[in-house]
Amino acid sequence: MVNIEPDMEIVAEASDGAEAIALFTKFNPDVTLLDVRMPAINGIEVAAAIRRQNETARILMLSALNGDEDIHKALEAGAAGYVLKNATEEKLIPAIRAVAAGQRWIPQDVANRLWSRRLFQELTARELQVLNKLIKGMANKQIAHAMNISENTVKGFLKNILAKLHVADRTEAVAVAIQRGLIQL
Amino acid sequence: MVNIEPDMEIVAEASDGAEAIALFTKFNPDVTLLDVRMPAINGIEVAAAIRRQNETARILMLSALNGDEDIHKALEAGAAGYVLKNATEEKLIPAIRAVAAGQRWIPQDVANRLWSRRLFQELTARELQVLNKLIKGMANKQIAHAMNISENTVKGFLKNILAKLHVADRTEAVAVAIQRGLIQL
DNA sequence: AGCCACATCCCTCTTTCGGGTGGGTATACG
DNA sequence: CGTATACCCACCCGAAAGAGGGATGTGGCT
Repeated sequence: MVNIEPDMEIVAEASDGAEAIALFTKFNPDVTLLDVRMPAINGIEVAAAIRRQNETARILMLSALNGDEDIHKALEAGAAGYVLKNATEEKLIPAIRAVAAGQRWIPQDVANRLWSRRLFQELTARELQVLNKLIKGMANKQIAHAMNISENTVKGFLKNILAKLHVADRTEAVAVAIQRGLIQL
Repeated sequence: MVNIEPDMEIVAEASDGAEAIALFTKFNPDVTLLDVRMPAINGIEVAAAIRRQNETARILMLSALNGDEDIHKALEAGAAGYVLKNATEEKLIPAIRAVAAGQRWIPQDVANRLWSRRLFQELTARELQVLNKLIKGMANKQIAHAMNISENTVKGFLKNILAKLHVADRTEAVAVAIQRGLIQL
């Protein structure tokens, strides 16, 4: 698809994160196309690693997921653009061009997702751990046991989670967390 | 991608379900490639409609989701094969060939998903409705009000849901339902 | 006609949830 | 040094959830 364009050329392809970083170092391409979800090292970490190596690297993120968490993390890691995988080729090529020209490329739908994020606060590490137990259907008592803390503490974290996600109960918290990409199924 | 193959040719492309059915009728292609998730009429209904028209139609389903519900529904609707969208082109072409030859094409990972399904019972229409309220974080009382039934009845349905999904509580039910593609977010 | 799945409702009982309010430590930032 | 934040714990309380039991009516299939 890309090679068809007269002014574009694929210089390398990687099948996992480590390879992507290595190939970037070797070829130093004008634009790096990364998939967010990859085995072992995910696209976000790869993007961060590449940017550490080269501050001016132009990275375009590609993802099937549209949860705001991934989008935010990708942009924070230094990606210049973010395109959803359901986009047709017509939408990908201009995105590559824009990123190559040093511009940002954030489609409207992606921008909307990001905007909806402004209301939310970040969850702390412990809160995320609790959230991950929540989606397994674990009761507070079980979570307390699994994390080696008291049930009261679990309740404390849960209260914070409910407040930060703006939801009424644990069930809704799980639904929202999955939708936003806060946790992986 | 397909047109590159010497023995393949794209005879038509549709951007929604209704168009897909119309174009199938017009061109009667050897193989029909369908995306499960489409606006208005989804791929599964399209597949069923096409098979009603032509019992021998060869349909290959393409989907980004790997929940067992979609897979099962697609195959039941008469699709001969099911390929996940994260598959590379190397995997798509042989799938098309297999389906064109009248064979079934179900990749290992898809087959695994289907196999894991054997343990579960189908949810009834009412149970699915309750499940859809559940993921919104609604309490039993609210669900009862929304469905115009008593809270006891809601509890009855909920009990069935928990049993059929093999989960301990409503929170886990939501997580499992989302994972399996039983409900759309 | 008999059976079965489904939907609907009722009751009791125990556990769990989630809100409220209080306190303690450690660490990091200015 | 004060302040903020994350982390940890405690007690109380009312509401909700979920497990247990059972009951009724309807419609479809045989």
